[in-house]
Amino acid sequence: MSQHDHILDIARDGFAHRGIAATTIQDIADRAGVSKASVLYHFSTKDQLVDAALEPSLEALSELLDSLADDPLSSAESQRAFLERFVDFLINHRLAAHIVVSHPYLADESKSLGRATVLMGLLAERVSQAGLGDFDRLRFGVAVSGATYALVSAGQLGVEQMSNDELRPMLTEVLREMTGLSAPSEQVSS
Amino acid sequence: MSQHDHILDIARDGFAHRGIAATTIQDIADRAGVSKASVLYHFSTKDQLVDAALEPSLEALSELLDSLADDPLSSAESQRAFLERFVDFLINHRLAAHIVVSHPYLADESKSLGRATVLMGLLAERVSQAGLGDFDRLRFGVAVSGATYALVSAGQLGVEQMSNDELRPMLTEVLREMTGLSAPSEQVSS
DNA sequence: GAAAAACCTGACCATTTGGTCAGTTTTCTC
DNA sequence: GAGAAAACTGACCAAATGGTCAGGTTTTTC
Repeated sequence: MSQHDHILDIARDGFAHRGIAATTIQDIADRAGVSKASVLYHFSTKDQLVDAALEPSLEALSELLDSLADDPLSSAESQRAFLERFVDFLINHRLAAHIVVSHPYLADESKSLGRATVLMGLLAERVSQAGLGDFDRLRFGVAVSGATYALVSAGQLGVEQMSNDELRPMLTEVLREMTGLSAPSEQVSS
Repeated sequence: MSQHDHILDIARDGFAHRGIAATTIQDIADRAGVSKASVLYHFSTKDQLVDAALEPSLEALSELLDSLADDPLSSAESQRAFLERFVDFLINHRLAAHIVVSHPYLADESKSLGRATVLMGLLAERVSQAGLGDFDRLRFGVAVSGATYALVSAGQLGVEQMSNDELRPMLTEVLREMTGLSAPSEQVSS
């Protein structure tokens, strides 16, 4: 792996587990075994480091949204397919997802966090097909924040890290319940 | 309200919404309309400010735990009663609860956050009566983190702040589902 | 109304923060 | 192996951080 990506990984991990403010460039440099100036050679500011850490995940989320553009999620089958993709997204992009969820107050100070907030809003809208109301958005927020917390901080709960295959069914079930979508191989609700 | 408590309220709000690291003593002083030195007169260090902000909530949580000591939560009625008390705790102590949940990495650097982590662990143990396994602890963590997020950051989701009376039934339902407890006036599960 | 206690503050301090820069080393390219 | 590009670094900087302190004001107590 390139040094560039190595630094990025360490930064992302810090931002997710300790928060952006508490993760200093010096911390990242120390953990990566390079100087602070070297980190700033690859990423000219801390903001840009945050942007770079989130970028691939925002791209993936954006694609997920695009593929949903002309799908009203009205059939149980399309709901099932979407839920599967969304769970995969959360599992594969857990750190970025948690960074976004846990830093809502930075939405209008950071380019990428702002974009992330917009994307999450759009996604929540799509998911709450019928209602579109406050309650649905809220419920979606709870589900996603709880899920990213579980994915990132399981170790802090005195729980060993679970494998992706153990996590997937649990996540799917949680999101199914909380979003009102149909689960894979479950009956169609409503 | 005393200046002491006024500062405490502002600090708690900052810690919950922006995180402990991103909430500086200067910030708190500005919002309270006093000097930084004045904040440090009331609370000699930032750590002590965190402790003071969490203390009443830890006390309440501790009491909740004590009252649970010799109740195995085996009857639907006692589960119902516990859930009601716990939901009230989350609603009344939402900011402190969110501070605890969102700063797990400070558990062994802060007296009060350490104590909070222990208390939450004990509570999770009690709630996962049967299982006691990793999965139950994890599930409990998801439910609580999702709930505190909803209580604190509803505004960030593009949702107007809900009243306690609107929140209570939703929270109760979420926690009931995710902890396997019986809800008030619901059928007994298992 | 005097003494004591509580409260508040500006000036100051050491350390850490994000960031710059000139210069060195390493790696790639032909 | 020369030259260029990329990677890296220590020294440095201004600003912000948590915290101290000596002295001033307000409030309480008798």
